Amino acid sequence: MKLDQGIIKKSKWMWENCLPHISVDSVVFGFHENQLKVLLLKMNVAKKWLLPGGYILKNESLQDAAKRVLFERTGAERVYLQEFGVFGAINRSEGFFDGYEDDLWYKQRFISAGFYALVDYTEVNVSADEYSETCEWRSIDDLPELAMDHQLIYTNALTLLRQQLSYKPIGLNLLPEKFTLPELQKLYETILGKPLNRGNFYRRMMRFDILIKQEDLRKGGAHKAPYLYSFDPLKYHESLQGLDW
Amino acid sequence: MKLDQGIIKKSKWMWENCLPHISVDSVVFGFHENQLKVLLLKMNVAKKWLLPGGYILKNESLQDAAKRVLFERTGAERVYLQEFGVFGAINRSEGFFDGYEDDLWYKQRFISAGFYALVDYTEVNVSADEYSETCEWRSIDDLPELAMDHQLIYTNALTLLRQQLSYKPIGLNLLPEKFTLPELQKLYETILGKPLNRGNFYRRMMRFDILIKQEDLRKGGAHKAPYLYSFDPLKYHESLQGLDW
DNA sequence: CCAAAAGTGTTTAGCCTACACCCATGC
DNA sequence: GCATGGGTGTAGGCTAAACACTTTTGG
Repeated sequence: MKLDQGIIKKSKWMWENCLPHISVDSVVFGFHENQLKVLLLKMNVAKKWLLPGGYILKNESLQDAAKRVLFERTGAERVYLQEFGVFGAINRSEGFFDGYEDDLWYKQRFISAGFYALVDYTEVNVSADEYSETCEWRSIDDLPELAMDHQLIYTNALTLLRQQLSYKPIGLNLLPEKFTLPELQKLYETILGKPLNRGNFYRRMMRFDILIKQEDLRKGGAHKAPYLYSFDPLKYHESLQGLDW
Repeated sequence: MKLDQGIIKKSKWMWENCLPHISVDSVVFGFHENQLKVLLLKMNVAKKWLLPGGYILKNESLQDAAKRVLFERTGAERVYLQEFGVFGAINRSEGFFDGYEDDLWYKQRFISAGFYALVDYTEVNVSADEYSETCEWRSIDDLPELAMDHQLIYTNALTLLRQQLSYKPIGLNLLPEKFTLPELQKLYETILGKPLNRGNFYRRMMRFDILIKQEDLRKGGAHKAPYLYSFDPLKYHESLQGLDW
């Protein structure tokens, strides 16, 4: 393996500015063309797929670190971000960066906090960094194999997302500002992986009482133009608070 | 404040053997005399109450660290242990150990993984360590104020315990090997803080299908001797698996 | 007119609660 | 006999699922 001088230089910066042994990995969900997507990186050194992640600055909270890392990667600020588990097995990152010196930042043992994030696909401009040849959205129906324990992290995040769907409102961060009810229903169906009854779905959303019907319609379709809705941010967040902690 | 040479010596050992910046804090629940109890320490330096916690050895997984710390403190091995959240605010431990040098292990910034534990009260022998003047069970109805963010950690753990009670079997690790149905019901009532209907409780437990009726009875009471039960470990753990991750 | 969207009504099944009744048993 | 424990029956209420019917409307 050819050693990358850029990595070695960056390594020094990391040791000075970040907390050692702790990392953050995020499972970033987006919704586009009726598919649930996850943001993935392909490392240019190891040629393996990974979740986007990063490290914690010495004067930065864990939550802020997750937010910053996500912003650096996507430019998105209007995100839902929640910590959902710590991954602390000893051999998590075994075998990576084998050719490098032992004092390379990335060769440390890391304990990683897993975050799951919901972002508006249309608001995101993905950008690879110097270690990754690509950063791209992948449909969850067509995921490549993930390296290290990232497969596990991803699975846990998806499970949690599906669980939360049944008792929390989901959507504010996954959809553009205005959307139609059929679009919202498609989102739910995609996440759950099964069709939902339209009438019941309509009533359920109305019961949440978090939607505001807009004046305008989504024109241009072949048939009746559906109403546009937006979320009522206040009621939406109330609804998020009330349920669990 | 008088500086403690023992702490300074121990600090050196910590730097050599533990992962910096990462800690583990456990909310340890026990059940005794119809009260739900939590294990607390009172620090002899700061005279403040804290949850029992510890650090991660360099060649130890996070989960193992939590298990070890708990064992060192209680001697209990038959425990239920689950990570439930990371606490990573910047000023979590502000003000502690103010009189000491900045390179004191304990003065670092720590990001802490919160574990909640269920243990059999009768199996536990609590032991204070060199930093705590007492280590004792406190009823959750009579908790002292906890220092740092330990109040928050405790509250989150209790909330989770109450939630899990409704869809997971709870009890294997909180009760002695053999117990009666009224005792199990009391445990549930204590955790939830409200009385439950006996007949419905009976049916619910039977529906879980995780109890084994013993031959013998709990003799000695004033009235009819109740049956003793034990958990079927296989079915108990199946039941734990199936539901969420 | 057709197909999608919007809104509402109804039936059914399942579940949890509350309550009540039975029997057994130790003192 | 009386208080506790063990076990079962049942009526009411709530919710979710399934299905159906109506009206509106863009092209």
